Amino acid sequence: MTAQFARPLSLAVSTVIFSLRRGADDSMVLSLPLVRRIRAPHKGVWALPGGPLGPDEDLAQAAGRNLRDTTGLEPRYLEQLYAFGQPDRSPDNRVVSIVYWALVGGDESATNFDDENVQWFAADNLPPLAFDHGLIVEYALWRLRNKLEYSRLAHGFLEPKFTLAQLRRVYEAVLQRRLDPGNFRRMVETSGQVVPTGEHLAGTKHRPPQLYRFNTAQGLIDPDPLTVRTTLTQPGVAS
Amino acid sequence: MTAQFARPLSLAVSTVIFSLRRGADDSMVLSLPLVRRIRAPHKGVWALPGGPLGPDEDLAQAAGRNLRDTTGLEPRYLEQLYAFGQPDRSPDNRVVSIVYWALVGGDESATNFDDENVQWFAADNLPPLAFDHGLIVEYALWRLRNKLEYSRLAHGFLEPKFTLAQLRRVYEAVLQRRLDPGNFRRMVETSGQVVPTGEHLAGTKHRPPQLYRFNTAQGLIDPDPLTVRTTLTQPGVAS
DNA sequence: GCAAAAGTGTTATTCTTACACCCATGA
DNA sequence: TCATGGGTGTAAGAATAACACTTTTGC
Repeated sequence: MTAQFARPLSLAVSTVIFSLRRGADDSMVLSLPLVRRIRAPHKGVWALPGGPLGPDEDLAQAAGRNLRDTTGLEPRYLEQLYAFGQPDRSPDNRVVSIVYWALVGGDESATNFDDENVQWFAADNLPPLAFDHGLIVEYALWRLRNKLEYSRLAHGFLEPKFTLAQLRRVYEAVLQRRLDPGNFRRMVETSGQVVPTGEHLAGTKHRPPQLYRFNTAQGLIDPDPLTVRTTLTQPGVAS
Repeated sequence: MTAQFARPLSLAVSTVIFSLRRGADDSMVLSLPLVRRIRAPHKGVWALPGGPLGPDEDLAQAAGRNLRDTTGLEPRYLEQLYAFGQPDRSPDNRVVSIVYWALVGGDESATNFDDENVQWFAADNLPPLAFDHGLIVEYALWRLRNKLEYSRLAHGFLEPKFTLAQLRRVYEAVLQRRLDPGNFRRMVETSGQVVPTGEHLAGTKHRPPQLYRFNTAQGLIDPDPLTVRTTLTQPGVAS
């Protein structure tokens, strides 16, 4: 069962990290951090953060650790995306990459990185990427948009307390289309995934909006069997 | 980047294979083939078919090859399920398994296997499984049921020409609930995924039903970016 | 004719969507 | 008072679901 060949096979874990960052005109921009490769192949080209799997590490742990190490950020959500294993995806070695995707809060991603080889990019304006990472990001974006619509994934982008307009802007930035405020309010209220706190946000130059929080009592709607297990064993991650 | 540890890491590719087999009372039973392990660990226990990744093999190719080798069956559909990598999922070595799931036609699965260590089991009545394969099958079942509802996955179970009642029975067997024949007909007709051939099935002791075929002109509804690529490069698999 | 499944029609209900309009605040 | 977004109401249209009914065959 052990894989041993002339061409050595290595296993890597990479992560597509998403955040909503404040744009020039105060809009929200879906962004992700990339690292510049400092060695061949594809030296100098931007790529997804990634690294090897530790000897006693779970795959998700490896993704989380690598995320923290290279970006200094803490994931609010972490989910496996796909395993990529085309024989020719790396020119030299045979590399199978198990790719995760993650969400981090907008505040944590506000500052830039110390390392000039790590940088934020807008999701709709990426540089050319190394290996098959362009396809990987494309797939991660598709998954993010799909999953947002039938799960309460958006809390990964927000603070514990938020207004419904903030939540709506998360949806609009990710899905890249305007949503009717009234209908959005009803949609999210009837879903039961959100609870009003009674508090109101002051200081706006209009009617003070109510603050909401996510309903921790209610789980996901129709969670898959893997999510059920992981949330029971390690709450907080992979909700 | 190469993973080299005291405890050797091996990469395996396994597959959950689904088929609809004829049950005792002529009903359709969702079934899957399992192989009995002939060595430790878990010697004698039933497990998913699987094996190592070949040096120049794509992950999906490895899954398909292994499927043909151990069961003699040809996959009609093949999709990656998940990568499992818990450090303790195998008692001895560290094994990361990239698991695929597949559909094979009911006719191909009609006969039993020559090898007594390969056997069909009903999906809702499985024996205890080795490693974490029980969880894997549970997840594969969840994916199959979910995906059936928004894709034309059912053709993996059927012949090129079929009646709408046969198609409905596929749905009923997989989803494990009765569907209204009239509503089902309209649902599937308006979806445009199916085309009437004009031919009729004779020999029934009631009104002869029309034969349909799947609409090859129309692609999947909202296919993910990976599926788009694979269907363009190798049509037939992973539709 | 009778049974059985094919195939069609009809209606109630729920979900979605568009959009009008009132409310509460700062300037 | 006005501008601005918060928040509510409403009604048309689409999708869903339950079920009655007609059609065409074999026996």
